[in-house]
Amino acid sequence: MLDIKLIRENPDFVKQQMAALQDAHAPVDAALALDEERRTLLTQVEELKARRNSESKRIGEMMRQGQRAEADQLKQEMTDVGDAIKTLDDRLKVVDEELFDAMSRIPNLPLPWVPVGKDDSENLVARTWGELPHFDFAPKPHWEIGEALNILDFERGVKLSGSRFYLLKGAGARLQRALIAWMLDVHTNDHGYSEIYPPYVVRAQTLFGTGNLPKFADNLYRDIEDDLWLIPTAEVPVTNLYRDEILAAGSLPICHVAYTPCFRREKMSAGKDVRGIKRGHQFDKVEMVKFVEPEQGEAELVTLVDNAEDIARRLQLPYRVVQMCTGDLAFSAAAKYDIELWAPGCNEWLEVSSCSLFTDFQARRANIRYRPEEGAKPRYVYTLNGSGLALPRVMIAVLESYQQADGTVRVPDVLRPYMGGLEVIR
RNA sequence: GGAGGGAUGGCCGAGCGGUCUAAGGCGGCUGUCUUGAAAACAGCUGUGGCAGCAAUGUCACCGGGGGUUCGAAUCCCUCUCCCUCCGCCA
Repeated sequence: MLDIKLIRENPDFVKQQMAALQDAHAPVDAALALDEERRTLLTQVEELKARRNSESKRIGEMMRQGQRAEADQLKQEMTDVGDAIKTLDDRLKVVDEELFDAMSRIPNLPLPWVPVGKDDSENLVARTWGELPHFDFAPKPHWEIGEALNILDFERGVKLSGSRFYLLKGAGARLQRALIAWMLDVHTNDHGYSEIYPPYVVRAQTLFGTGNLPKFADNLYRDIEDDLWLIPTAEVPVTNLYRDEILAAGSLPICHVAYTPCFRREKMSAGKDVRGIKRGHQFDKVEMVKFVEPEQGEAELVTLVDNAEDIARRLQLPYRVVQMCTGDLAFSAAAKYDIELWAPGCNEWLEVSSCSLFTDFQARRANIRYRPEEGAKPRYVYTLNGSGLALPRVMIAVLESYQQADGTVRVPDVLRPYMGGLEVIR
């Protein structure tokens, strides 16, 4: 959510930014009109309430002094005032809701240095790392490698749960578990994050805080009976940890890392990426979330991206960092970098992390504030998050990059201690 | 799942429709006294909206929402959460 004051004071600037974001539907003018009406109504209704407050006090005094007639007279007048207040309040409530709705549909503003572009074709590759591997045989896609090694089972996944579900077995399951434990250790030991184990099921209100509801309800799984929702990412519970709180002076930055499964219905992408484990309804992810002072936001984004890259570097997996242009920025992000691993079997770059700076956009919606100093007025924090990393696609990159001519897969050096010393999956 | 009891400011806690502008205490800040500190004494003490250059004014907030009333922390309805006991359970 943007600050309505910013829109009120710089409407043309905001509209120009919406154009850069390729968002033709952002209801900026509607928000301006509603804001105007809201303030007019507020002034009127508050005047009436001030009058009712003081006159009600007078009625109390009259009653005490036995001036029944005068009191009744004044009561009669106040009934009318009360009716007028009710009418204005009802209208104000509608306007408030409409304004909130309009504000909820206006995306975050990009930072000034974000490249302007119309869509993902104009994203910039900021840097690449590592050499693309050369094979003296035709590298296979991970689904062939996995099924041959009996570590991936698609058919039984479908039997149990339907399309887009699969099982990891034996060394495959252990490889994923090793990756999770190792990534968490790297982030907590070397990158300064503290680990969180959050609920995987949350209330609707929590999903509002991160903006997943109401707009993206179709992509969420839900238990109707208790109105609880399965999280689509750890970002949801972890960002909401401090919802409606004022963090004490000196407590920032707060850096959390959490491993969770993620659940997504993916109805909107039916038919896309059906092969392999690239896009399932259930997948695992290690997620980093930061709460920082506004002045530190951009520097923290740089380290966040580097923390995610570090995982790929330690796995010796070639990657590239892609900077989103304005036209491809996510709704809440002010700046965003994706990290993509090379998958030699699928012959494509796989997005394994998306690192975003949300400025105060999420904090405003989730009402997360902090005190710069003890006793100082609260300010909104800046939030950031990024995957560190998403498991299935790292699994793909590992299986495909470390495959050997005989169909076996070497275990990356850093994971061997987590695999009981196993060097080759055969 | 059953039965009961609760939710008030940073914390504890009073509050039986009108000086609630929320008592009192703790904590915190400022000042007096003191060489300094402690003690004592005095004053101050939350969040947000709107108007205003500002001083300031005004409204809202006693778990959330709705209602009754001229007037609600207080009465009514409803939801959420917490606690105690019973049942069930890894």
